[in-house]
Amino acid sequence: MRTTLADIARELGVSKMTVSRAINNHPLINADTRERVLEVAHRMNYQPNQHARALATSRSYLIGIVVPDLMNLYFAEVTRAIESVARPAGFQLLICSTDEDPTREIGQVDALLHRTDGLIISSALAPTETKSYRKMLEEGARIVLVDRTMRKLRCPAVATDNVRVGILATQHLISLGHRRIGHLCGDGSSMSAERRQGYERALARQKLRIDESLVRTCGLLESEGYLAMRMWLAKGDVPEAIFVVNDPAAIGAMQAIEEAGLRVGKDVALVGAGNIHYGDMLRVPLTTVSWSRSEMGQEAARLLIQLINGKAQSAKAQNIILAPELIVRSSCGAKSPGSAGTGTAGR
Amino acid sequence: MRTTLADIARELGVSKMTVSRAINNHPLINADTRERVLEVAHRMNYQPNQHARALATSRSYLIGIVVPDLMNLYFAEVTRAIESVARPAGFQLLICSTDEDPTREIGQVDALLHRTDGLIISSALAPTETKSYRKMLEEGARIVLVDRTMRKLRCPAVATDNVRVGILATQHLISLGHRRIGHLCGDGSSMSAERRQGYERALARQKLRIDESLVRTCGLLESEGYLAMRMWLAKGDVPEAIFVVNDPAAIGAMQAIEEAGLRVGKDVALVGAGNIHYGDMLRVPLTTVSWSRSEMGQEAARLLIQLINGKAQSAKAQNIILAPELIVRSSCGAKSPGSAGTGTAGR
DNA sequence: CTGGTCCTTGTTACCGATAACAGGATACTA
DNA sequence: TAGTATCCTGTTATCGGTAACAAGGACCAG
Repeated sequence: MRTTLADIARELGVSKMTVSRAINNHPLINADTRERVLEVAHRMNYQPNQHARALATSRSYLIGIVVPDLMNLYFAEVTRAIESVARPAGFQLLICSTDEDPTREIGQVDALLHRTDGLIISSALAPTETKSYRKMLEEGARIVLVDRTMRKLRCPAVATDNVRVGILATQHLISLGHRRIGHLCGDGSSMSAERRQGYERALARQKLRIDESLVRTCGLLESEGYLAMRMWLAKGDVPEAIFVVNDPAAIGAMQAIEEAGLRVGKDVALVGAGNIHYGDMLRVPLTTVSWSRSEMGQEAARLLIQLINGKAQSAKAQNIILAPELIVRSSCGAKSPGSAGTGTAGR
Repeated sequence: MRTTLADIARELGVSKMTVSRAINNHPLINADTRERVLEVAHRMNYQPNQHARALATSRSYLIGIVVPDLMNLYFAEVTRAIESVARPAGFQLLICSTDEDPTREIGQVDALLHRTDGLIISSALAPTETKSYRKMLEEGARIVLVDRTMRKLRCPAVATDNVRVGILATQHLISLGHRRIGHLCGDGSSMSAERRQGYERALARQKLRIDESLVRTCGLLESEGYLAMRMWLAKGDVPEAIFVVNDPAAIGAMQAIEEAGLRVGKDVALVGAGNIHYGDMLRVPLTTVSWSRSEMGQEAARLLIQLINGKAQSAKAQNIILAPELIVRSSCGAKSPGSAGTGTAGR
């Protein structure tokens, strides 16, 4: 059986409470006593029982993370950034992937909420589906949204300016001389809607007609981008330039285009979003819109830890928007600025 | 405050125990009573307190996963496979990344061991460093090793035949006519050592001289492969063909080779191992050795769940070896079998 | 009518920690 | 020397469940 507080107490002839205080560095304890206790605890290889501690204090020192897709390196980066803040603060991570499935997401969140101190969620839900989250928040759930936010929800959040992401990508394609510009749109998430909004706004600014038939819904997974593009190619009438909602879907689309015998960047210009790892090393390096994943994860972790520690923040400080920037590579047909792409050396 | 068993019991005028039995589908309970309890539990939105349950039963229904690098999609795939088995069995995953740091690994494992029902570990430790794990196993820790095993440890494990991985890769380079074949070797893990052994064995079979100066240690991360290759290039005397211990390091090496103005597959032939996602979509598609990541994860999860449930297995069944196979793409200089690489359609 | 079995429910104690309060010892002050 | 402040330690109850045992009632056989 594992060593418990009681074992150490017996060994030393003191009370459990004294041992507990020594272990937790409580101020009300004699320095000598603490030394003695710690020495014995170490000798007996004492490891506190986290479940008992959690039960008594209702603090688990666990942070739950719910992401739509762990195979998307974008989220792997965000997760790693969260970890870099959470671990030094004494938290461990409970990670779940929903595979972009809203039903699974609700289930996961429900299960995690009660065994963690708080959640960081990148939601696959439609922005209208705020009901369940609203209820949880009312009941005191500690949640921070990351990457995909829900405007109607009063909840701390870290994201990029997705409208601007759409504008940057589309504007770039326009500036390259393209006029017939398509969009592979994501699912029902707010992020997808905003990027589409950016796409339309960029077209409108240049007085280009918005053609509904040039917008097709694909989803956010690589496989979905592949399928959507394949169908589009089969139907014909594929535009000369396409802004794809995110990098994985863009890479899927790339695949479909190449399989159809067309050349990405020549026959079809592509721009993605997210700047995922490997995007610069692909057969055709992917032009994309980028923002900091590490900042995103770190800020989210900080916000959540503040929430957990009960340090209230001004509402403004609880909504962090990261600025996006365009990264030009060759999938858009622009001349690539260097042979090796952008900003990849030394990684 | 959250609903507890006691709340429901009070509401219904029964004892906590009856409620507990109803919730857990205990056989010793009247069907009507159970219905009534469940109805009220549902109405009051009861969610059992996992910490209390874990404390009372010493079962947490958590599985800990320790991987060396979450940015390596190889481990993301393994993790997803573990999840596909663990979730239906009622377990949630606590995931940690060690970034190939042995000290961090020990710390993580120590912390996880006591808050989970068991661990699945892909260790960054040297195969000689079995002391701490041996001790944990003696104390009854439930551990399954995955991908990187430690032969001297009597512990269930799932891995591939790493000697054969090295043989397949090196043999292929030999069969392409190369005679001066180098090896970028991993760190001190058993996996690295075995792949190197395979490399040497393949050379020996063809009566090729084993030249120590053609073997350089790099590590297992992409950044390490990049650095090692850059240093090798700076020193000069880079061989015409190199087997790199794994795909991320190979991709890093690729990067360095291209930056030096050389062509991968023409000036330097590369073979990696692991068949990571995107390997087929790179500027120069990566020749590699592959085995099933999903099988690996699923088997590991099954073994661990059996351990947790106390179902002893024969020692033989507890050591699963997956067969590796060569996947030829163009980084080795062989003519690629098709324009789109191998087995990527429809993903 | 008594005693035993079966089925269901309740009682008590405990898992391993912590919070809140009580109390003993020592030292300092008036 | 009594009073009180300070510092440290112990006692008791509690967190929310579950295991083990006790016990009440219905039913049946002898």
